[in-house]
Amino acid sequence: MSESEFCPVFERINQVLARVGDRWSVLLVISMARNGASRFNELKHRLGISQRMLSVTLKALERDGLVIRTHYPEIPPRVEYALSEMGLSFHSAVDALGYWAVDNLEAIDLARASYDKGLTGK
Amino acid sequence: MSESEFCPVFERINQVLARVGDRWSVLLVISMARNGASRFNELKHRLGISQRMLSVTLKALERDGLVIRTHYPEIPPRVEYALSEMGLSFHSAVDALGYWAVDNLEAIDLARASYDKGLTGK
DNA sequence: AGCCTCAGTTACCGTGAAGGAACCGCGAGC
DNA sequence: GCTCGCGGTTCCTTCACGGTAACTGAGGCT
Repeated sequence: MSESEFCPVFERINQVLARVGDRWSVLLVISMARNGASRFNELKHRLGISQRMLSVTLKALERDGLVIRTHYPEIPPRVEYALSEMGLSFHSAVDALGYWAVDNLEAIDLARASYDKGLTGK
Repeated sequence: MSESEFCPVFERINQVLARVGDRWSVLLVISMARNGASRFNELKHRLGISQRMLSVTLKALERDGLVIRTHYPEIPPRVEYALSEMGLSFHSAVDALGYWAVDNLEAIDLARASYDKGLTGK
């Protein structure tokens, strides 16, 4: 129904999150920021992402101006992906999330365990 | 296949994002951070989310220890959802993303438009 | 008695996104 | 001539996300 009309802020955040807020985009940006320009298969193996999703996600990120694709017409073909200016700024926002994730995974697991324990006798 | 074993950091980030990285969780956290403790229907109308998704998402967030559910055994029943300590810290990470989103939505649209223009004759 | 509110839960169903696998071109090497 | 590696694309299948709608339950209003 999308009656968030009366809350336009959420609508906008929603829009952007729908674009660059998915798991793979975030991971790709983090990965490229940490490892610099990367090749296709390098990313693929680093993240454990399927070719298809990698291809799709990279194209979307390139389209949105977050990554820059450089194709070297060599044999065998080599393609490098790097973060653009905007990609880097996105990374600074996203990195906080990455660190938070690493810092809090354990706490989340604990919270889950204790929550589930409280329901075992359900 | 998940061969990200040799990159455990990404695996962990991945895990956390898979848990709390979905659109509704993020929006709920932002909403609760801005409006404080909120009631069920309040959130529902604010975000334009269906009861089911709201219920499911809130339960997941509660399970992960990000929100605290307080049930007042009144008539009519009143339930308030508030961010926990961890929820607040998650919010600070996510908020950066939100601000980036608002700031860069336009730039993304521009990048998209020019990218698409370059392919029109495809 | 019947219906309303609030806060859900459950059943059902459609859509679309994610993954697997096969194929493509291109040259190198066996 | 066949196959391999790289960087994809295409097709197919599956499954989980998300929405609708109906039911619950305890009490209050009329």
